[in-house]
Amino acid sequence: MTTRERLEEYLGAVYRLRTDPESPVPLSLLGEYFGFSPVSIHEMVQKLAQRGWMIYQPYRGVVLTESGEAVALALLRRHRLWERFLTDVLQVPWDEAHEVAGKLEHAALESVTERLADLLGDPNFCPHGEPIPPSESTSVDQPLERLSVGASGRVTRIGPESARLLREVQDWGLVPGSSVTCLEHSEDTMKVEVGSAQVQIPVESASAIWVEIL
Amino acid sequence: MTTRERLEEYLGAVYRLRTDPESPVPLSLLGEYFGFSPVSIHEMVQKLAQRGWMIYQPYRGVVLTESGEAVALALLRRHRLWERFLTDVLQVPWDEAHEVAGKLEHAALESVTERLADLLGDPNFCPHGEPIPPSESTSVDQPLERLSVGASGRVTRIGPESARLLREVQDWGLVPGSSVTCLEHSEDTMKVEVGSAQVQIPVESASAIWVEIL
DNA sequence: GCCTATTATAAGGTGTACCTTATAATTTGG
DNA sequence: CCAAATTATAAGGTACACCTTATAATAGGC
Repeated sequence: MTTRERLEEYLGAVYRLRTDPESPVPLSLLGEYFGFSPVSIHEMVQKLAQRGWMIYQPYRGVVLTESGEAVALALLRRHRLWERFLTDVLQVPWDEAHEVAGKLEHAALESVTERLADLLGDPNFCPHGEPIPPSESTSVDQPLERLSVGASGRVTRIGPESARLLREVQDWGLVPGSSVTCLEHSEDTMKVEVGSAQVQIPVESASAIWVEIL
Repeated sequence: MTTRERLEEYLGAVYRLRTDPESPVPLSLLGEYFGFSPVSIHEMVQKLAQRGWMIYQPYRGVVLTESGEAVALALLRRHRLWERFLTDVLQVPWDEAHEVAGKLEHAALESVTERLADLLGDPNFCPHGEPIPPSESTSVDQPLERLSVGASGRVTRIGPESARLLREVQDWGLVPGSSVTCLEHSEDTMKVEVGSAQVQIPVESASAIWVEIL
């Protein structure tokens, strides 16, 4: 699993484990879910919180932020769409479908998944009757990091801020309001076009630059 | 990417890069293909060779063994079937289809892919006209490691041998001719049923125990 | 309010696939 | 056949997500 996939899995887990969106999910629950040690869970939760996808309340647990929620919903949508495809079209048995969907959900981009939704007639429920979240076309801003190759966005804000990051953002011309297009996207870096310039920026920075996807 | 996926990628690369099955593919070519350093390629090739999937001829390159070939062909089949699905059914553009198929090919088990082949009417060519290898139902033996959960096989041979491994194989009752069923399969270990006994064996060992898949 | 159980955090370790730098072996071209 | 280019190998490093062990902080029950 790649780093991004792991992070997404954590968001998905929080989504599944929580009883209501307000009350925090204890880290111990996450530990049980994944079968990982408390220390590992703690480490990962720190990273997730740092990226602005969840808020960590010590001794309480974690709650998803608005954008963390959006990521989790998109993941869930992909998962359940693949589940439906596997059971309805390929006639793969239930349990196997769930397992395979767990891998497919990470493999296909948003655009592919939406075509899949079309094919399936935009279903509202997965094979087990659980709802499929709607496509997040009306969603709020997202980290620049999540821009897929060829996609464009408009910078909305920088956060969490750091002196270094704000300096970088100036240099790159990625100030709020500016438009940006993703040219390349690798594990830890992405090349984007800002105006007529091309800049290479680390994914770490890109996760703190928020864009409205156009 | 998981370890297994990486190994498969290397097999696929050798398959794609070679001009004919006999002449070795130079490591430098593999380095170019992946964009990795010669040292890294060398390391990985050693692992692949150790697992019996390719033969490494110093200063010449690598050639696939029979079982390495089988793995590469299966991978290629999965890749091209997904490509067809993406272009034919979901109407994803060519180049994007290739990219996405590169991820899907690792996500779906053999059984799912064969259902996909059914759906597509068992196509013989991928969207670019390249042939889709037939399903390897008539293939030779494979490492026990490749047995998916629930699948059974008959042990054909042990190789490459080591004193330790042969001792282990005796203990486990995994001598040639015996039947084995995969119960669980994690990253580095698998639980199998041999006769009425259940044993936990490291994947490293399972990669040197060859089975005919039943 | 204190004791216990839970939770947090610090410190250090593992395996994997990559990296660089440096040196040694082999092949190949003139 | 020898020098130059290629290829191999040794040594050590990085990032990542996990681990264990040990200690510190907090919460909750009595």
